[in-house]
Amino acid sequence: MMIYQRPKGTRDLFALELKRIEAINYQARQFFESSGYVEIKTPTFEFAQLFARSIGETTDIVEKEMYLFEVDKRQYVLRPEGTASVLRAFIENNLRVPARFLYIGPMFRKERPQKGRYREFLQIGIELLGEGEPFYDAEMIEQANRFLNLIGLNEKIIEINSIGCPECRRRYKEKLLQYLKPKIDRVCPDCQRRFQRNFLRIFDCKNKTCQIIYTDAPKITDNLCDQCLNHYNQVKNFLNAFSIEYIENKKLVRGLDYYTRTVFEFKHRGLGAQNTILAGGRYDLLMKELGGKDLACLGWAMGVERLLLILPENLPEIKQKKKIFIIVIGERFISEMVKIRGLIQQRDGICILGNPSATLKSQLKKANRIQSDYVIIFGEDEEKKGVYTVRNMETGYQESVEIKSFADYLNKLLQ
RNA sequence: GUGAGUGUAGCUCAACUGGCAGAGCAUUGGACUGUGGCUCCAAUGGUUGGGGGUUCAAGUCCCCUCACUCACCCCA
Repeated sequence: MMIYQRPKGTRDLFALELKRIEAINYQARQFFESSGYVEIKTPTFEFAQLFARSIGETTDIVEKEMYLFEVDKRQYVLRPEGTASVLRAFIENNLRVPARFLYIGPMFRKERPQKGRYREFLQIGIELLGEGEPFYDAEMIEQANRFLNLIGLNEKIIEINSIGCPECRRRYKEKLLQYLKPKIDRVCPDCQRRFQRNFLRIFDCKNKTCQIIYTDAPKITDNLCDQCLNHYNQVKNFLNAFSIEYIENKKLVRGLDYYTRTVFEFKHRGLGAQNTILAGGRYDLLMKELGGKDLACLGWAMGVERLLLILPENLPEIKQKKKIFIIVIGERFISEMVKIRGLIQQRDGICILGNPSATLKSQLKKANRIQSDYVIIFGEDEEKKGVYTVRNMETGYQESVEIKSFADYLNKLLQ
């Protein structure tokens, strides 16, 4: 029956939903620009190799979730995340540190859609390049927390962890292996696969028996090298200094390979299975990995759709414009109609024209159906008296306004 | 990629063990010729997602397929 339909996991956005997205984006710009971040717009597609290199060849994103396409024998991909592009742009344009970037835009991952998860989805993220001190880990989290409070999201759970550096992880992996060896038959097949590919992610498993086994397993957090441990402890101290309430989750890990040391997630109840609204961490090795200088960096991203699922429907920033319907009776009044419309549009009102050949009744009916706030009527009677008739469609109150004082009248009406 | 649930008019949903496809809302017209909403009357609207099978007979039972939703995987 339906010939054309949108691709799975994409959405058509209309009136209120678009307004809500715009409201969030606007707030993000205001807030983060006031904290020294500058907006950056990178392309929505990049060379595929950029993400393979940064996110990790063996991650699910790179292995099966990328929208790949080839043009002129070159491999491209619709970006699955924002960080790699920002670093690429920073390196390519030879910018200076420390640098703070804000990005806003769509990302693409070929996953099965679910509540709060789409194939084309919107992210707002910030990146702080060239700051390695633990103070900035805490500041990033504090910024995220304050922004979410600002847009009305007070109930949230902040979880943090440290996944150390490659050196910590190498030693820890051996220790974990010792513990798991005798039990490896009892964990689920997914976990056996995970252990081979990205062993930290076994802790993400939701299988009951797996979780019981992992509860007593050694944790990366308890096996950090001195520097990483010191860094982590300082992050926690600074978070306390910022009065941020957080939970240490020793099982918290990340799905992207480039993270080091601090990782964190902001979660919310009542979002269903996809309950993470914001996530990020430190990625001190990525800049060098992508061919830049050896600079410590950190950042996070939040999912706009997930935010909108839990925020109230009418965000305070959305102001409704007045909708005014113009009725003239007879085609000879079209020039008058155009004049009125110009006055309304100059004053930022919404103006919709009725069909001049139709009856007053049918035009009013249409004005009502599209939920006009006011109707302006001009016909023979008004022409004789030199007035416009203005009808309030909610109350039904109607008044005559002198044509020469109409502009002033509109100023008040649309203020 | 795996599993479960759902698909009937533009929308929200009915139709007992297989037996004439229905209601409310919306739309259009009229009651009502420069005054919308309310009320009343009437009309329009369907390949029951698509294909195949069983049956005298399928919206209903069986198989396949497509779409949506939720969950797994994974992630914002």
